[in-house]
Amino acid sequence: MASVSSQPQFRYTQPPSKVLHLRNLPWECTEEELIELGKPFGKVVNTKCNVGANRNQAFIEFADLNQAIAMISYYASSSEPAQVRGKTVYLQYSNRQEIVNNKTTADVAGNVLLVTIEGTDARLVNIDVLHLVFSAFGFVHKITTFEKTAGFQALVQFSDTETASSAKNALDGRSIPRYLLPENMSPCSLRITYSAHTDLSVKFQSHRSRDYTNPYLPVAPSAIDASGQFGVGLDGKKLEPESNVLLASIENMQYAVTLDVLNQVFSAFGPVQKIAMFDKNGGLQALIQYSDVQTAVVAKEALEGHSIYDGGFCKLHISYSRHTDLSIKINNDRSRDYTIPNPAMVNPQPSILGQQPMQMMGAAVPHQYNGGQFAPNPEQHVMHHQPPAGWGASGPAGPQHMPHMMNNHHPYMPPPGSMPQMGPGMMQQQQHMPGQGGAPQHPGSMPPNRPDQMQ
DNA sequence: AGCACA
Repeated sequence: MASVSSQPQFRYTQPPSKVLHLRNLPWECTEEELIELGKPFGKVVNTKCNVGANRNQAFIEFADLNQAIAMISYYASSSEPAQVRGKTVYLQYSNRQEIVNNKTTADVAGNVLLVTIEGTDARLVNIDVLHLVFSAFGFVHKITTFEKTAGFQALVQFSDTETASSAKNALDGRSIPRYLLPENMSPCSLRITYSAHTDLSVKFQSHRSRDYTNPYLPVAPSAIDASGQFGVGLDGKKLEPESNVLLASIENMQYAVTLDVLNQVFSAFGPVQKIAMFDKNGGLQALIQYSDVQTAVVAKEALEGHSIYDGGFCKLHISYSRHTDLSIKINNDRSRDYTIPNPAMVNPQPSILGQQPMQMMGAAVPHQYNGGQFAPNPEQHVMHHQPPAGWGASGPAGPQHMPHMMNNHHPYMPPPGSMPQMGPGMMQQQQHMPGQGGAPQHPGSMPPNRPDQMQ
């Protein structure tokens, strides 16, 4: 009697099967490539790729056993090994007689990705980081995160299957770039499949779930403290209640910052209604009033931490004011109500205007406020719909997106001439990332995102 | 470089 109990896991000779087991495949291998590989020997009726922990194994099932034998026999005596994408592929008969294609939801493409974040510190990955990473491929509609037996997981919803696929292809198996994670965090890799979901239900904006299509969605009650005034941000930081009035303090004021300069900078995001400047704690502060909260939010997001002039001069720190309507008693060089037509100028533009740095002087803001540009959803305008070269795995057919990445600048930003360090400066940072421009399959390159959005 | 499936 042959031993039934101890079937060795691997044998030098497998009994023939219509199903062939392939290993050492590149992980990008597609079913099409498997079919190409088997076609010369017969009719491939089924395939399965991305098998195994490393996703580098596959199965090919032929219509007829003789076809499988032909393929094995050919490569057994061939001087040229079977290859996929230049990689030698090892073949043998499978120990199964047919491919069971559990075409699970994970295999059928959809617009929602199921992302498993792997690593000891996986659950420390901020939802904003995920947003940033996935935004590199298109507008992210919603993200939910949750804890499952598989670990820390997220569902990431894109507009369409194509965008989701490009993100999946580029990110699956890669690690979250280190610079997006706190320094002491261990690496986190992403495992991505498709979800059966098509539209996630997000009830609240919270540290666990976000709906980027709906800025009006309430912040989760759990994220609002007892005062009801301050929400808790995604990073756990306290948030001031949003306001249509911004409080800007200016540090490192190497150049005079005039009312007109502020007006110019802040008008790039929408009409400025009023500005009031004053000295506080030895520094200059200003209140800038917009007609609506949304515009103020966009302006704050775009400008916070940035400098008016190149070189870190006149760096802006912006918070929400408790004011909602400034009382401008008089129009002068420190306060202005732009809503009043033909204001009586008590002190028409002073001569200090002439001291403005060249950058600011030379740049008339070409697109001041383009009504619809900021509504309804600010997020989509900061998105870059092409993945950067480093993440892209689109293969030779796909266009290279590098130029796109280089010449876009933040749609919210005033033109580069007026705030030079804000557009180009960020791009430079991206260029310095390791892995950029390397082989597409290497992780670690930078999504076209703004690092300063992270916190 | 060695057999999958939520």
